[in-house]
Amino acid sequence: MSKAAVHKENLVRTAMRLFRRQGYASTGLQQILDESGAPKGSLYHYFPAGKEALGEAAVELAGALVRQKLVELAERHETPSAFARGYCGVMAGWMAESGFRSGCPVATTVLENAPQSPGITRAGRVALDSWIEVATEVFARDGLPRRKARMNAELLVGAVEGALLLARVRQSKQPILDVAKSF
Amino acid sequence: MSKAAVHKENLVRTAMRLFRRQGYASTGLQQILDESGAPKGSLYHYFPAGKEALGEAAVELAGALVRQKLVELAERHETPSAFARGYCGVMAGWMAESGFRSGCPVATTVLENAPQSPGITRAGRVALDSWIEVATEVFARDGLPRRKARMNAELLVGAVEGALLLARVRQSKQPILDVAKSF
DNA sequence: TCCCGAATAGAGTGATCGGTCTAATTCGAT
DNA sequence: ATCGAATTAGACCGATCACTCTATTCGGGA
Repeated sequence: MSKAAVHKENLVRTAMRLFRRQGYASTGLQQILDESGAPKGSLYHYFPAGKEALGEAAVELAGALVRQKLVELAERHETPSAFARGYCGVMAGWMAESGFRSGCPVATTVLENAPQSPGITRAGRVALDSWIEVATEVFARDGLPRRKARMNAELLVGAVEGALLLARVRQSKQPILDVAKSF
Repeated sequence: MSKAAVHKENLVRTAMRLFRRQGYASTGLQQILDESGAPKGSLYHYFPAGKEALGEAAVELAGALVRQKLVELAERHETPSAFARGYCGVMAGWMAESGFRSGCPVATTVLENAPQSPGITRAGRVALDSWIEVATEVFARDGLPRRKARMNAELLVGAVEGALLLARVRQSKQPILDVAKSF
């Protein structure tokens, strides 16, 4: 990989981390540049559309990372309830690790920009749908009809997103862990 | 009510509406002043702590409004599932009315500021807890033990919050309405 | 080695940010 | 009518915002 691509990747990773912790609008490009170590000239070279394109890439990356984790969990755990425990455990762990500062890598950026920014809206939809798709498979292979499996998957993913909000204000991972008990 | 108090109330209401639609950080004080019709001198008279205090007041107001609506629904609907249908119906209605632009009046502001801002974090916790409290009563009077009632209430509120995110990216109220089918 | 496009440096753009300050005005109680 | 406090007007602050632009440097294929 060329040195250039390293800078591009660092930009996206740093943006994702900062957007997650402090929101999209209140994260300045300068801070992203400083913390990523990427030169300023590169930002608009790789992302001519500017901050919005960076936000889109950050949401895409976050979506892919979470999806990858869910795929692993789906392989490791047979039953939906074990899968849900794994999912909630991972999210609760991330939340606690960050000192309850970093929530869902997708939610904040999406809530601040959907639907005004078509790119970020699309990236958020793709990300969430990809998570739901993985969860749907887990419910479906347990014997649930497709429709019901999908409903459960959406409820699970949605409930986890809501629990992340609750965990944030309560400074506790209990709300996230509790979600798993209903699946 | 004095003319002054009218300006203060307008400031909070306008802030709530704008924070909900476009986020906390990307809403400028100037825009809030313009749209509320309140004079700039008043803002720092009523909110010496500035934007953060305004955000706290906006979250408090939003929390109280939703809580009031939930109390009405709890009185009107006997069973938890009817209550859940009412809850989801109201939220889906608000979402659709706004053209899928305005989400939860609490979530966005909280995600952008918790836990950095103690005031907003506290206001968000109080708001969410008050909603959960109302829902818990509904489950409890249906015969569920207190602990189980509270778990269901947290799951319901959390799932609705997550569904609001899903609805936003999909431009559809279906995810919100679907939540009710599981309660 | 040469060369050309990709990548980088970094100053500079105007606009807007949240917040401060002082003086003028308005209001309610007496 | 008067007085003191509450409120308002609005200029002003430095900082930071996203973004642009040009000149320079760098790297890899011929």
